[in-house]
Amino acid sequence: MYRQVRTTPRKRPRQERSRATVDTILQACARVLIKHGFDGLTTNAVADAAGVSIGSLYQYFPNKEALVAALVERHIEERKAATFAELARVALLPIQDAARGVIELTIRAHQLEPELHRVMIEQVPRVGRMARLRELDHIGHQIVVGLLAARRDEIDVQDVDLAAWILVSAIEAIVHRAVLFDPNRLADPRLVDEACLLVTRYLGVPCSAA
Amino acid sequence: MYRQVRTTPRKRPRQERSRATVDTILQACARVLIKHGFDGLTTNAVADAAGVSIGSLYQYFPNKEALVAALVERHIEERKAATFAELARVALLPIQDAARGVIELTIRAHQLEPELHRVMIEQVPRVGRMARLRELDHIGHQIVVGLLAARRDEIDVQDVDLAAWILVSAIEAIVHRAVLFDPNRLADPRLVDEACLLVTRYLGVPCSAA
DNA sequence: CTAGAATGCGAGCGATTGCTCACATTGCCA
DNA sequence: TGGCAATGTGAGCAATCGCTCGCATTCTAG
Repeated sequence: MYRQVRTTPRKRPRQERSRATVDTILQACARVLIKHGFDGLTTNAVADAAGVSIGSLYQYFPNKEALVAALVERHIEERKAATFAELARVALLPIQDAARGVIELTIRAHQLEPELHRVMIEQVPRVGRMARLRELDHIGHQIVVGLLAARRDEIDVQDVDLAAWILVSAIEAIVHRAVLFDPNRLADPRLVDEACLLVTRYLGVPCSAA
Repeated sequence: MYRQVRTTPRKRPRQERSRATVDTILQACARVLIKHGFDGLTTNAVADAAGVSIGSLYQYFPNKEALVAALVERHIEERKAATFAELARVALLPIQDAARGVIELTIRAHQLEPELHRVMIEQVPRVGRMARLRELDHIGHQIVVGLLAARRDEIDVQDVDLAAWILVSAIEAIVHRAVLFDPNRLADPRLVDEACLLVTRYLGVPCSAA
């Protein structure tokens, strides 16, 4: 469907010097991406912004797609780590608190550099990283399945797998839309309350009518 | 942020002949878009596929963005009409049935030419039509507010506006993800059941535990 | 019938830009 | 200290592609 090109690194930096170069390039890439979008981003502009030569850039990234893909990949890894840590933390909390913890984490994750986040989300399909994003969702889904399964006696669900999928989809989307398109709604603390309510009522958690 | 160019039509077709040309061009544009994505789409390719000259294309579309924007606009209008019709239809049904109706409509809307739909969603921000899409969401949101407000006595919500926003976000996302990424989950009729359950339980509709 | 408007045509211009390559510099190790 | 590998440089090539413009064809109104 899309023209797919190699997006794996060309060569791995070995000395400290080159690792710094790669890092500088990626940071510059983020800045340029925010300012001009993927279309407005030129490899020459990134090299300029990073203060390195265009040749150096191509030492480590075989093409423009790979450059942006590296940025996306890094972002995915960061979110993955943060998400899993939080999911582990809330594993033993009461369901209400667990739900709130996950929701608030999701918000924080989205709020960190929202502009960069938005551009990257938009560009994910173009650099062939949609599969990686879905993988993230998939693992998150599995963990929620675990959380729910461990509390089957507290909740009222027929199919834990399906319920987890529904919840992950809904929460992700609510946070996503609030952060990207409705900042003022996000400022209202009742949004989180309502999202928690959605979760607890759907799960049939007893005292959730409060 | 992005380079924004004029995306309004260059001239309106007056004779039947040219209206057919415009239509042919848009159809070809859809085909090329599905096959090659926005990046792989060239105006020359669209003209070729449509069997018209590149010059004719530029008679009616000032640039590439406007061409794709016209397609997106048309798609938005179609969905708008269908959505409103359905929302009006279910306005008087019991809440469970109304929820199911809206969910099933959303699925049908997404399933119609899913490949084209996916590409257009991905390209919406790049042709400056994000605002139009959000407008669609906004109106949908308002209608759901109306639906909920008319049944305040049947449901248990504090803030109708907020509840409507939560529901629209969740349902849209669930359908979206199912259609685009999880076709096999979509094939399972329990998905719709669960989505309905999410709505009714969240709204505190009495006999929803069935 | 005819004039002028509407529509259709497509070679190719102009500008952009991804990327290469020949060469310079720096760091590591024996 | 010498030599090789790693790293850094940037002018400019090659290819793409959006778009124009001069002209041909078709339609319509009087």
